[in-house]
Amino acid sequence: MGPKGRLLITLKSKDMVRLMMASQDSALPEPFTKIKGAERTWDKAREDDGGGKISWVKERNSIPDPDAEGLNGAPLAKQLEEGGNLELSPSPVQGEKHLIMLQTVHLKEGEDELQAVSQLNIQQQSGVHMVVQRGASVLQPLVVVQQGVGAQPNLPTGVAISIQDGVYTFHDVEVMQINVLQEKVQAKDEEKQSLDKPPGMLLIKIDRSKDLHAVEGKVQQLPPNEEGREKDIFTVEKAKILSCKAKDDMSMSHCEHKEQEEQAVIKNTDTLEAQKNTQHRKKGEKVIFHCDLCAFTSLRLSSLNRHMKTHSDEKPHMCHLCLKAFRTVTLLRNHVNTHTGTRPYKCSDCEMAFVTSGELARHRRYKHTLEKPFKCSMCKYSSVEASKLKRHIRSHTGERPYNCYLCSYASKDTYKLKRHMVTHSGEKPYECYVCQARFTQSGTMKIHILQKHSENVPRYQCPHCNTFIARKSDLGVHLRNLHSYLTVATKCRYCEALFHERYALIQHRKTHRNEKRFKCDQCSYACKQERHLIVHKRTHTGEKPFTCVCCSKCFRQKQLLTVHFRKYHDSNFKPTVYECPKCGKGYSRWLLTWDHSKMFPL
DNA sequence: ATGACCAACGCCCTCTGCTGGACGTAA
DNA sequence: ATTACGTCCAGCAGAGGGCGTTGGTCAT
Repeated sequence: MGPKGRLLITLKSKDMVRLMMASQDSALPEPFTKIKGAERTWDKAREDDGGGKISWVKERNSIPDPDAEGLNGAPLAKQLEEGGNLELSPSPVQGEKHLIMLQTVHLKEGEDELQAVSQLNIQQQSGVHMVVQRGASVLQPLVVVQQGVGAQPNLPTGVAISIQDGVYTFHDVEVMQINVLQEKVQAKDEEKQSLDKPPGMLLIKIDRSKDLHAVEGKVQQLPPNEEGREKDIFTVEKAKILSCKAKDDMSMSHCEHKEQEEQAVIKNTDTLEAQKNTQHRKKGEKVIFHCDLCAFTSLRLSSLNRHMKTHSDEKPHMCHLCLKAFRTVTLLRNHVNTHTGTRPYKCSDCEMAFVTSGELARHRRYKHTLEKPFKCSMCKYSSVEASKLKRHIRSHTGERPYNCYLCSYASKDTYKLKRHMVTHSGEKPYECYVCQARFTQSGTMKIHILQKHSENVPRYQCPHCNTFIARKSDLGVHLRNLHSYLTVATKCRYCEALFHERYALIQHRKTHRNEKRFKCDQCSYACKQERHLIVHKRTHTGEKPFTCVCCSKCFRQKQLLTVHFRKYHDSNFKPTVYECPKCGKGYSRWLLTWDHSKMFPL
C-alpha cells in the first residue's frame, strides 16, 4: 500500500516530533513499556483491549531522526524549530509504517451526515479502522486503529491514523485543536488541499488558535508551556479529544464521550469482533469504565476522565508565592492559604483554626468531642483516625514493614525508622541551651534540662520504701529489683529468716549489722565479722599460717607478718617517729608521744 | 468547575519504658 | 582493696496524639 495520507499538524513543542516520526520498525522505548509498579507492557495492554475498557494504544519510536524529512523535504526538526505546521506524509517505503493516531475533533455546521453516524466503524478500502461514537450533540471518534493511511469516503470528525499494526498517541502533544482536512469531510477545502497532497492523502491540521491558557484568573496565569498541558483535552467545536499522559511518561489515549444516558461504549480495537460489540450495545446497558493504569472503575465516564488526570503530571495551577504547582484550583487555594495564614474554619471551643473543614472536624474529635470511631477488635484501643488504628494493629500483629538498610532493625512506622537512622549517623540534633550538651532525642534533652538545670526538680518517691529517685523510669527499675515478689523465698545469710521481697531482706540484714553475731564455740569471744572469729580461733588451735620467707618466723595474722618483714628485713624501712612538739623527743607510737606531752603544763 | 466531605499518608511531637555504662557507697 | 549494688544518666525504641497535606467522590 502506498502513501495515502498526509498530516498537517500545528505543533506546540518539539514533543510532537516523536509522534510524527513514529515507525513500527522502531523499538519500543523503555519508558513507554512500563507502568509504575505494574510492569505492564504494551503487548499486554493490547491483550487487554478486548475487555471493553478504554484502551491504550502504542507509541513507538519516540525519538525521531532529526534529519528525517517532512513533506516539504525539510528536516523535521528544523520544521519544528521554526514553529510552523508540520506536514508528514509516509514515504513510499515507509508509508504503511508511519503511524499517527489522532483522536479528533471536528464537527462543522451542516455536517449532519457525520453526526448521524452513531458508531461508525470504518474500515474502508483504505484500510483505516475507526470507531466513532455519537453523543447527544457530540460526535467523537474513539481510538482508531487503521491499517493504512488513506482517503476516507466518510471520514468522521475524529480520526486516528495508523499504519499496519501500530497505533500512536498524542499523549503529550500540546495541541488544542485538530481539524481533519480531508476530501469528503471538508469538501470545501478539498480542492485547495488536494493541490498539496497526493491523491488519497489524509490531511490533518491541528490548530492551536483556540488554546485556552488562562486559569480563570484564579491566582496566576501560567506560562503557555505549562498551562497548555491542561488542555491536552482539547476541543474542536463540539468534539473533544482526551489525551492523557501517564506518570511514567507512557503514552495513552482516551477519548471522552458523554452520552445522554450517561452510558457509553468505549472501545479501542483492531478486531472486527470488538467493533461489532460496540455497535451492538443495547440502549440502557450499564457500562463500567476501567482505568487501564490502575484498578479504578466507575460508572461515569466523567469520573474516569477526572481520574485519568491523576495519572498525569499536569499541574496547571501554580502558586505565585513558591511556584509549587497543583492539579486543581482547590488544592492551590488551600496551599496559598498556608502561605497567607488564612484559616477560614475556626473551632468554636478553642482558638484553633484550619484551612479545611475536614481539619476542623478532626480537631474537634481529638480535642472536644473525643469521638473515636475506629475501635480495635483485639483490645480497648480506639482512635480518631483509621490510620492510627492501622498503626496500632501492628502492635498486635508485630508487623514491621519499614526495614533499616544498614542493620536488621525494622520499624512499624516510618517515623521510628527515621529516628532509628540517627543511631547510624551519630547525629545528635538536640542541644541543651544551658550546657550545650547534645542529645539524640528531644525527650532525652528535655529530661536532661529538667534535672540538671531546673529548680524544684521533681523526684519520684517509691510507695514502698520512701526512696526518692530522679527518674520515673529508674523508679520502675527500683520497684522491679527491690519490691517485686520473689516466688522463691531468699534466706537471710545470718539467720533462718525467709523473704519474698528483696528490699525486706536487705532491711532485715541490716538488723544484723551491729550485733556480735559471730561467737566462739570454745570461749566467750564474740565479734561482728566472721574473719575476726577465724583469726581468734587460731589462739585455740595454735595455728600460725603466715611464715616469714627470710627468718621462717610464723604469725597468726598476715598483717603481723607484714610488720615484721618491714621492720627486720626491709633495709629501706624507716620507722615512723612521733616527736613531742615541745621537747622534740621521738616515740614510735603517737599514743606514747601524747602521754609524754602531758608532762608539760599548758 | 467548584466546594464539601472524607480517607489516607506523612510528619512531628510527647510520653513511656527498657537498657547499659558510670559512679558512689556499703559490705 | 574488692565486690555488690543502687542510683544517675543518656541512648534508644514502642506507642499514640495531633495536625498538614493531598487525593477521590459526590453534589451543585
